[in-house]
Amino acid sequence: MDQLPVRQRGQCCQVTIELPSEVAEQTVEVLKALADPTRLQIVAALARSQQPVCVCDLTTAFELSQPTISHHIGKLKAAGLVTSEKQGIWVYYSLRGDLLPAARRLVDAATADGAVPLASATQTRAGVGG
Amino acid sequence: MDQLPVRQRGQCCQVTIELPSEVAEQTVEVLKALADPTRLQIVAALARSQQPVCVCDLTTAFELSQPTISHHIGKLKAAGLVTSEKQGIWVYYSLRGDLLPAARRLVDAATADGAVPLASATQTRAGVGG
DNA sequence: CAAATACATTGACAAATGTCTATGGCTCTG
DNA sequence: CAGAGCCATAGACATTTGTCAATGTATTTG
Repeated sequence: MDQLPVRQRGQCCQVTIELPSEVAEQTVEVLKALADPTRLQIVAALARSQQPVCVCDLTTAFELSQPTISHHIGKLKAAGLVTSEKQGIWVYYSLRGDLLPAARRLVDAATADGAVPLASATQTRAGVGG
Repeated sequence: MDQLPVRQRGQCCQVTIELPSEVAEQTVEVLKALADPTRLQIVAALARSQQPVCVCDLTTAFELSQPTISHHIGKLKAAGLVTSEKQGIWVYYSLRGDLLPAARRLVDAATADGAVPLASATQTRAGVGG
């Protein structure tokens, strides 16, 4: 960190691209699915809940329109994070139990709550009330 | 998973929002920073590299214009994931060493390569060569 | 000071995204 | 079968995002 590389003007080093593009694409797919407050909360709720959850529950919880919730769940489903189970007029959603370890780790890391806030306490922010 | 909740028509259960909105916002900020192939590769490269990396290296590695790389790095910096160190005409970037555990876990999970691919081997895909 | 190099910033633009309203499909109840 | 409830889909629209060309700033070299 303190030892900076020695450089010459007009010449750059080689940086190796670490992740196979296929792996990167797949990872980005999951990250994008999680990178929305509503979807992150949905995933967190599904991860916590022992019982599957239907769309109407989420609609009331998030104060968003039903199509919007459906849209979000559709994205989570497309990313392979959730699975659905229809019963009568309800469709119950739950976190996929057969998530591959890499995806599972991402979900765990993204929904881990009590552990530690992301922002350090030293970074005081004014006006976060809503 | 097999025991679906009992419901009445016209009445929904309560789904508790798990994450404090502030935590969710912060997490989403990091997720969005990682949810781009180029930025994910940059972070992976920085995580692997012992030596700080300058913009020109990344520009040559990703075949993107220099302003685009600067733009991506700016996002990573805004998300608090990378830090910069200027020396002469070069600006060296590295992964922040003081990442909070939650952010660190996200970065680790997103850049973990060799471990396991996200897609199971059963999902064969045609035409991934590039 | 003038030229060259590395990086940041600005402005522009197409594509993707999040949201809503309106509508359609499916299932249960009378 | 008709109505009602739950969910998905389609279309519209404003915002965000990723990218580039052009330009500005800072630093080294001559």
